[in-house]
Formats: sequence, structure tokens, C-alpha cells
Amino acid sequence: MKPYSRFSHYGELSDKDYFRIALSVDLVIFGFADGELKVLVINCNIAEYKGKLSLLGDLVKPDEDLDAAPYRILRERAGLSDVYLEQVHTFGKVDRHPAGRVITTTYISLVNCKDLTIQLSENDLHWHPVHAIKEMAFDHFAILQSCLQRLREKVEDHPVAFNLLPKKFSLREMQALYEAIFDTAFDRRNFRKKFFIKDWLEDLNELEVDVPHRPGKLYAFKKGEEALRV
Amino acid sequence: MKPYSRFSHYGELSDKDYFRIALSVDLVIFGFADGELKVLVINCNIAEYKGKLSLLGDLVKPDEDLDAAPYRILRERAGLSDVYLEQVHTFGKVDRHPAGRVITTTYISLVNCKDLTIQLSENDLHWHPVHAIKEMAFDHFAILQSCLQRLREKVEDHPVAFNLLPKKFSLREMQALYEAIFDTAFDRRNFRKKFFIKDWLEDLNELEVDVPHRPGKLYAFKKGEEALRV
DNA sequence: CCAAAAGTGTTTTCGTTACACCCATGC
DNA sequence: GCATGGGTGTAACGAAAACACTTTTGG
Repeated sequence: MKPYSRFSHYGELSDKDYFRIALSVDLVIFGFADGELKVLVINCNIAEYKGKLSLLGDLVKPDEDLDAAPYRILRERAGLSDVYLEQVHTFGKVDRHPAGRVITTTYISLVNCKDLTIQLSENDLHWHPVHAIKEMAFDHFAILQSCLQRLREKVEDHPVAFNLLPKKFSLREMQALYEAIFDTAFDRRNFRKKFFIKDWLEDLNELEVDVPHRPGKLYAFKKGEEALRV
Repeated sequence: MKPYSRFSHYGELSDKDYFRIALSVDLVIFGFADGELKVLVINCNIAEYKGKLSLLGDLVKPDEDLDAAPYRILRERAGLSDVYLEQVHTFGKVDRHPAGRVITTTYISLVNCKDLTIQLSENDLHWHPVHAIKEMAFDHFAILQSCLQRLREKVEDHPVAFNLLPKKFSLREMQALYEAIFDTAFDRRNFRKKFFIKDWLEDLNELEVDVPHRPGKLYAFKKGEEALRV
């Protein structure tokens, strides 16, 4: 290592002492289906947490940028690319991981459930309703709660919830999504008004098809409103 | 290491490959003096960034919790304890640090300048006006900007700016602080009204002394409004 | 008495909420 | 024609912004 004096303990302790940490990322991947906010989870197969839900995560590779890891995991484990990602928090207690000193950086991802190209199974990777989860393996329940909180703050002011919907969607779907995120019902007229004022939507001049009622107009997210990437 | 199957690359790569990262923290320590928002910085002594400003930071010790490191640095390097800290973002590009794979977690700290018990000097540790800084060493300018942004969002809704003031303060000082943070002037009557509605203040029934004008009332932060710690 | 800042209310504007009726489509 | 959701406007309310004069103290 090059000599480097910004840090106070150089000289006292060697490389061996400091360069011994592993870095992981844990992903809170939100989706929207059946009128519910979902999170992509796996059933934990560690003895200590047998049967509990766990987030998708992996170690960051030695030659991989931190922000690249969540994209790789989404690609490898869920077959997803071009997704919304946002870093939320880094957890670094010495004893937080059974395998050694592993610090983990958590990310929120917002995806359209239908884009998943990996086969789901009840025991491995699957979507679980967020509001039904009361406990998880490791510290993942706390991570989920803080990410849900962050999601709520984010979608109030930033046009990111679109990532949870198909490219074309009706205002009813949009409202159902917001109601799922906030676990509350909203007034339809006020919701539409507030949403149009934000000017995030492009009117496609198309109508829903195959709905058993009067079809609603379809909209798309106005591109360029917000960067998609971390 | 215990066998651990949540991560995908176990078996392919050994401990040596993964447990080789160092973790540092960088602190954006805000203060308020002379009507200006300041940040505690050091002059960089690395050849590449000679003369540029750098944030206070250090490696996290092998047996130290991530959240404990910023407290230690504040204690050791600035003689400060019992301070407000908030984690902001983790930077982890492979090549972000000249000394090897070092990822860094950034924290905001809010302190009362007068509480510093360490001797300051122009070339080493010193307060620098935030709004006068146009560049810094490493990626520290970007870090400062994102922390300033976070500070602005935070003080709108949360009673944390008090940490930048003495225990007793006048509303004029409070307003001057907010004006320094947002780099904008506010209407005095509206500022007071909004502030009283928030109900963060305790009226001490005391007046300023030694001011060359009509003394204002002194207030203190109502304890219990918000947790102080990370 | 002058300078400097403290203290104080009202009006206007704007965004938010609450609320009800007719319309288009599928069955 | 009935069920389902689509689409629309207005009144009341509350928060935020604009705005000026009198008071208190020190010098």
C-alpha cells in the first residue's frame, strides 16, 4: 500500500488489520401485483433462521463498484435489467453477520413484477405482500421497514412509482399503487388533481381494453423527469 | 469461516478474495459562526491534492461498529462528544481511493463551534464557510454537496438545527442559522410564526445580555422532541 | 435622540380536503 | 338495465407569503 497519511492509525496497524472486511448488498425489491405492494424474498435456509424470509443479497466482488453490485444481483438472480435503484443505508455492526465482519449496504429497487424472467417458486425466490410481513431473518425486517419509509417519502415528491407499473397504465392503477404503498385509501378526484398538477404524465390518447367497465385513459411516465439510476 | 449459503460465490472464491476491503468514514461536520454555515476541514497533504480541502475521516477499526467510528473521530480529532450524527451515503467505487479498496460511509454531524476543545490552525483543522467552497480533495466536494442537501431537507421537518447553536439562543440567532443553511433571507414575522407552531422551543423567560440593542428573549430546544443519535 | 433589533396582525394567495352526480362500457 | 368504474367542479379550510409600525435597549 502507498503511504497515506489522512488516516490516523497508519503505522500502528498493518494492512492485515484493516483490509479484512467483506462488503455485501441487500436489496429491497418492491413490486406491485393483485393490488398489493410486494417485496421479492427468499426462504432462509440457514438453521438459525429456518423458514424465515430473507432479502436478496450478495457479496460485492473484489473488482466490482458498490453501486454495480445491486444491478448484477438483479440481473443474475431475477433476470432484471434497467431498473430503478436507490441506496438507503449501510449497516456495519461488528457482529451483525455470522460469517465474519460483513458490512451491508441496502438498496431499494422498484420493478414491474411482470418483467421478472426467472422462474419463481414458493420455497425459493417469490413475491410476498409487504404489509403481511411481521418478521424476517437477520436484521432484514428493520431494513424492510426503513426502506418502506424511504419509499413513501420518495414517491410523494419524485416520479419513481412508475417503475412499479407497466409502461402504459390507467390512473386507477396508479392510485391503487399509491394506496398500496401508503396502506390508505385516497379520494379519487383529489388524487387525480394532485397528480396532474405534478405534470409527470403523458396522455397517450389510448384507452384500456378488455376491462369489464368503462375503459380509462392510458398514460405513460414523461421521460426525463428524473434520472433512473443510482 | 462458517459455511454460509446466502451468498452466491462461496466455494468459487475464498475468504482471501472477499475479506479484503477497508472501511472508512468521512464526516461533514457543520458549525455556525459569524452568521455563516461552516464545515470542519483539513488542508490536504497528499501530493495529488496539495492545498485542497478535505473532510475529517478515518478508517473504521477492525473491532469497531460502523456507527461508533464517527463518534470516536469526533472525540479524538475535535474533542467533541454527545453530538448529532446522521448517516448519509456510502461510496464504494473500486478505484475511489489511492491506497486500495476503501469504501467510505459519510455522516453529517451538527455541532456548536464553541464546543471544540482542540486547538485549530489555518493549515490543519479549521472551520471553512460552506458556501465559499468550490472544490475539495478526492470526491469530498460531491459529498459535501449531498450532505448540505440532506441537511436542508432535515431541518425543515426535524428539530436538529439546535445542535448548531448554544443551549440558550434568541430567535434572531435561530433565523440567522436557517438563513445560513438555505443561503436565503426569510421574513422575520413568518419565520417566528412557523417556528412557534412547530412547538420545538422552550421559552426560558430570560433575555439576551450585552447586546447593543433591545435584548431578545432566550429559548432552549425542548428535549425529547427527537433522538439525538444515529 | 439615534441606531438597532424586538415584537406583533391582517390580508391575500394557494394548496388540500371534502363531497355527488352523470357517463361509458360489458354483460 | 344493471354493475362497475370513468370522469368532472366547487366550497371550505388551513398553511404560507406579503407587508409596516411601535417598542425597548445601548450608546
